[in-house]
Amino acid sequence: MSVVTRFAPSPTGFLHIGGARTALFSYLYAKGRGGKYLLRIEDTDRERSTQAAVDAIFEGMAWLGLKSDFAEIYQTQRFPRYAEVIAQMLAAGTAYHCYCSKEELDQMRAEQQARKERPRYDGRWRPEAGKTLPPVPAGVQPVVRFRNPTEGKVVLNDLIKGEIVFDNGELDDLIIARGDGVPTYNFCVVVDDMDMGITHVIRGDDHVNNTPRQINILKALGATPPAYAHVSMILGADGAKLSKRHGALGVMEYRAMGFMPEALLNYLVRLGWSHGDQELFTREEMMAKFDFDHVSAAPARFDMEKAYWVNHQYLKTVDPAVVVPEFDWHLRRIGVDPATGPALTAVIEQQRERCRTLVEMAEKSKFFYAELDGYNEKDAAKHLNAESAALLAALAEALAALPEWTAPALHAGVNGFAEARGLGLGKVAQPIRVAVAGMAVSPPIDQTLFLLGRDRTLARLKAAVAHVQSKS
RNA sequence: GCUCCUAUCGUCUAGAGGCCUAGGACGGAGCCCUCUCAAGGCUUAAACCCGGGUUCGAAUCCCGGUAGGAGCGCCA
Repeated sequence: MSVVTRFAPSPTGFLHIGGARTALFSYLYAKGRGGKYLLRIEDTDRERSTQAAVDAIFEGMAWLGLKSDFAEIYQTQRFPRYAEVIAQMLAAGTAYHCYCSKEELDQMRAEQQARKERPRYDGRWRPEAGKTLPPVPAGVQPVVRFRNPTEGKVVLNDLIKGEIVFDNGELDDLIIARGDGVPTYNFCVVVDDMDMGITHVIRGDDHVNNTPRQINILKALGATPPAYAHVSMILGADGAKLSKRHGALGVMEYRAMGFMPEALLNYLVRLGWSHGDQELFTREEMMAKFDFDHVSAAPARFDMEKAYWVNHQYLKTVDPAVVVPEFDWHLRRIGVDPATGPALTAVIEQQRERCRTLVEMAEKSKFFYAELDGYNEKDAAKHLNAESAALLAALAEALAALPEWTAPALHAGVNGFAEARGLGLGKVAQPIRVAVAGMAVSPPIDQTLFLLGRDRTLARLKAAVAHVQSKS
């Protein structure tokens, strides 16, 4: 049987990193087995669902490259189907109407909690042989409840957590349709997973306790339950739960921080999953090797340092052309027009060794494209003085005389210049850096000057000399 | 309160009873290399939650603690 998995977020907030990992696991598991993966928007809560959140989900998924094999599915478009199934269950006696008001239910819960009991529906409207139901109150729109078995156990063979046994006696009759007829989550999920032929339900482990109920509904519907894999959640660096007000970030914020999508995926897949000692995976390797045997059941903390490291490794080894679109995006973001300087691939090649993120790369490469907006104060104080200004003035002349503007020619030129004066290369290179880049950090000096170009280099050397003179 | 889950270096993890003097990676420390920053190379510190069993032998199996977490909605 071919594998079909799904990622089913509710559009009530942004797509956070835990959701992205769940989506990734679902995607990899299906794709690695020649199966299908689909995206389903669980928007039955009309109050809290927003279009902005839906957009954020699509945007995040697109950026990460986790493409659904089907058109997007919205639960709100499937109401007729849900109504049909509810009617069937009512007719079959596996569901029934309950006329309790919300107030009544609240009171029931409060009393149970006061008695230190687990809050649960007491079954007062549940039809039983020989039982007399209360009189139907006037003007109350009943909810529909699932008639959960009271005997026996539900055994869940979770792919990650192993066997989990639930006693049916612990479960109560959950509401599957509200008073206004709108079906509820646990019910919609079951119908959808059944209709869409989902073979593996991969989701956050906050759903473990819902699973026995869902299995019972599935069985009542005569369907075979899928396999389940409950993924533990991702914690913040301090071990606390990630939430909006505590460090949780939307997927697109990781883009803004300078991550490459593939690198983020690589970090995420290793968070909780392992394949021996391997740390770095291409997308194809992830697909081929991902499996639930090696997914940890314990929650994992998000370690930004390691995420940066993975990003750096990726930046260093991937074809620079792959980085270009993201790098372009980051440059424009800080007001740099990439058309005004050297080819991005060439810059990426020179910078990637020293940049963990694309934010860093953009910042450190800005000077290739935009005019200098002053010198770094510390660096200028250290490297730009009367002595080095004289050096720079002489060097400008020497470089202007070079027959060609290539990295090897510049290398020879600068080295020869230093040697002729009995100076170490550092004595010369550092002032040049500050003069042309505005700071004492840049790629090797020959590469820096080559990429900067002849005109800009000479102009900046002269400007630095003028700068020193103006200060004295 | 009840139900369920989890527990190896600071962090992510390897580990399926002897291969464990517990391995790798990030991060840390030190050294080397070096035109800056990096990168790279080498070295190093650092962990099996506690207590009982089972066994010739336990990080690995069982039980009990402890500590974290999730769930108990006409939310998803």
